[in-house]
Amino acid sequence: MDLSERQLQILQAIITDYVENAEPVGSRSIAKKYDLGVSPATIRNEMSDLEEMGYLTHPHTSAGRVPSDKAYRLYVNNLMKKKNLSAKDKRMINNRLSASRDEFDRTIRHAAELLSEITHLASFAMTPATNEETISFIRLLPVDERTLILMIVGESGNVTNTTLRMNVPYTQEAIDLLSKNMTVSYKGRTLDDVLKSEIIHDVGSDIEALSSLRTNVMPSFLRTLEDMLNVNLYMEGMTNIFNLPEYTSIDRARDFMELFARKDWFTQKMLARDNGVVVTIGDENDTMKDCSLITATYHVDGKLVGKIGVIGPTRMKYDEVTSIMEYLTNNLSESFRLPGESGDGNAGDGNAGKDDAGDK
Amino acid sequence: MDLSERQLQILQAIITDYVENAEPVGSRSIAKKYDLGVSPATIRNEMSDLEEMGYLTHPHTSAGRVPSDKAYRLYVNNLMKKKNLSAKDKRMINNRLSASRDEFDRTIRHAAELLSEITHLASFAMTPATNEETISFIRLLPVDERTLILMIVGESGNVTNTTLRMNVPYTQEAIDLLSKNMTVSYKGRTLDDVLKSEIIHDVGSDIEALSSLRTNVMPSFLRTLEDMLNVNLYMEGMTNIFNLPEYTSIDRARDFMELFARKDWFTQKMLARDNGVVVTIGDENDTMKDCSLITATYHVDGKLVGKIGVIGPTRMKYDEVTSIMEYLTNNLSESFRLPGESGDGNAGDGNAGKDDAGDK
DNA sequence: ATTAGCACTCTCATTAAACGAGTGCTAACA
DNA sequence: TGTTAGCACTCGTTTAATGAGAGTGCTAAT
Repeated sequence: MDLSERQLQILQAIITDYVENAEPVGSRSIAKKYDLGVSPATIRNEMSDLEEMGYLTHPHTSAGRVPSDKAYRLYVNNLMKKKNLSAKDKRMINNRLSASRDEFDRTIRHAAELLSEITHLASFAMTPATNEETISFIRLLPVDERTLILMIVGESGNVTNTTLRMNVPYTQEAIDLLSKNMTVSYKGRTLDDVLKSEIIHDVGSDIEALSSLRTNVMPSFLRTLEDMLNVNLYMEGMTNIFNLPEYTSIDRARDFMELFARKDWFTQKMLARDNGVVVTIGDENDTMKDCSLITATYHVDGKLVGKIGVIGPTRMKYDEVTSIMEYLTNNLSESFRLPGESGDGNAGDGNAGKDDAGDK
Repeated sequence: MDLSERQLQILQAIITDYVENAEPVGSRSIAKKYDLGVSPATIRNEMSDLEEMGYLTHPHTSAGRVPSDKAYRLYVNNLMKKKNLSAKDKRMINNRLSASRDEFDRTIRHAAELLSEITHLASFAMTPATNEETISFIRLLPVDERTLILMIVGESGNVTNTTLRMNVPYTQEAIDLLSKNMTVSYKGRTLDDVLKSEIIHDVGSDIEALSSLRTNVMPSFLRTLEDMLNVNLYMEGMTNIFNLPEYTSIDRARDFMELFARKDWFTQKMLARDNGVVVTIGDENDTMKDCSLITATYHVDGKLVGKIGVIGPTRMKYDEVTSIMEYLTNNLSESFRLPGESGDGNAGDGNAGKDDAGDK
């Protein structure tokens, strides 16, 4: 039950027109604007068939046709062609990203900004998931007689720290020893692994002071590990959607905004998506069934994987958006590539990127 | 030109009614609901006078009266009485805050959540400004042969770090020396002070390796200081406003949401406000002229000052909201008080300041 | 000074009519 | 047999008119 060449042309025309104007498109305007060499009547017949096959819908009898999710899916899979970015957009992306190349999180945020500025849609970008991150070392640093800093450093330069206040004073020797001790225990293990394993039992009955210190530190250690696992999520251009005709109803707009108020939930959803450029359209989403969602992944040192994405109505310029995202993720991955060829990299909460000092 | 007792009663009644129902209130309903012992006609006369004095406005000839900003101001300054929180709200606040007492940023976020949940308005909370924070020490830690971590620790346990990648290898001696060196230079000085001072010149011509290392590190040091100055801003309940009748127009809603999209700008605005509970109503704000804004401050160790706030329409339960905020900030300040003389109970619980690495 | 009474104003909801875009069908045509 | 012109029909949208309702502002009586 394949579509004829002409049907594809008509479908494409309808999609193009509808994406542009957000209004049901009629046979007459198709015939006029797109030079298909057939009359409106013929187009009407084809449209009727396309509707029967589920590619078009009809808001009401005397309205034009609107593409269905199925039509967009066909378009994305088979019809659309890769777009070249305008020189202006390319320049903008290059400039903005290179300006902050050495500050990892800022670069990610800039990526989100760029995405929403260029697409005029809502966008997000998240730092890489660190499940696979392995611990490099653990360090305790004294602040004052009761306060110390717990610091966990990952192999890729990820750092997370917590300031903790002890209820009894500690000695420099004790914290040095505990630092070493913990580093030996956990070095090379992934965060996930450490978090899941039973930690309590390995409280060796070493020196008395050390054991008490360890008891104080352990809960914070676990929480700090959890912190380290959290990805940062940057959202931009949420208010762009107010300019779209599909969100002039306050209810739709509210629903949309509420999605993003639930940051943790949203983060989990996005992390669960496949790598690469992924498009989900309307009903294909389990929430946001009237939206389309496009995500793409960038790499850090070829290892860690972070996501960027765009959310908008199903009526969306899929060709442009996917092309932009592809360009952007390539650029990001390039930025985050290790300068040399050495194995490990640099990512996460701290700043990262290529040689920091090198580019002033 | 003082208001008579009766005029005050009527004004209060109008405010109460309008805040409740969001509809212009007429003389008849005032006479009915509030037992003032006078007829609608009398009330009408008084209303007319109140309008002339600028306390009421008239959407159109045949509509009831609406309180003006001036009326709300009078109400806030003279009329309203402190409200007692419900036991339920108190319990909620106590529970939620104590659950995370040892994680500073999370507590702040919880405060924002509580505020929006209880008031059903948009709220925010921000970590204390650290302009006055003084540097305790600076530390460089090795990750691998090209990567190291720069860490700045404030006297109050504030920590910020940056991962930096060097373009030439460093030696352990060099980074130890530089750490000490920098600590000596900057210890005890405020972040602001250090940032403003000319730093470059004090690159001593010490050992060759050290000088080169320092050259590499300095730019990151400054950026890290800037990071450290940034306050974290948590916003909650932005979508609550969609439920209010004043924001059923998409344009109003958009304007509202756009305010909060500009986080940096918003943060600056809020930091500039006075300490204590501050209410600004409608026109008293230079932006958001149709909103009221209530901010309050909490203390950390009696020193640092952070802000929380609520944003909503001028039609707002000022008495309740200010009471809630007072309760909440007292509770927060209490939470963040130094343990002082009593070591607190639980092992490991006792983190007073905690700071995520990464920018803002 | 207060109040009852009443005309007047303005908004909002309802209804009806005219409009127009676009379809679906039929019959003619190449 | 596929294509096209023609035309009746449908249905949402716009415009205008109407009436109800709420509330004021004024006047005159108390």
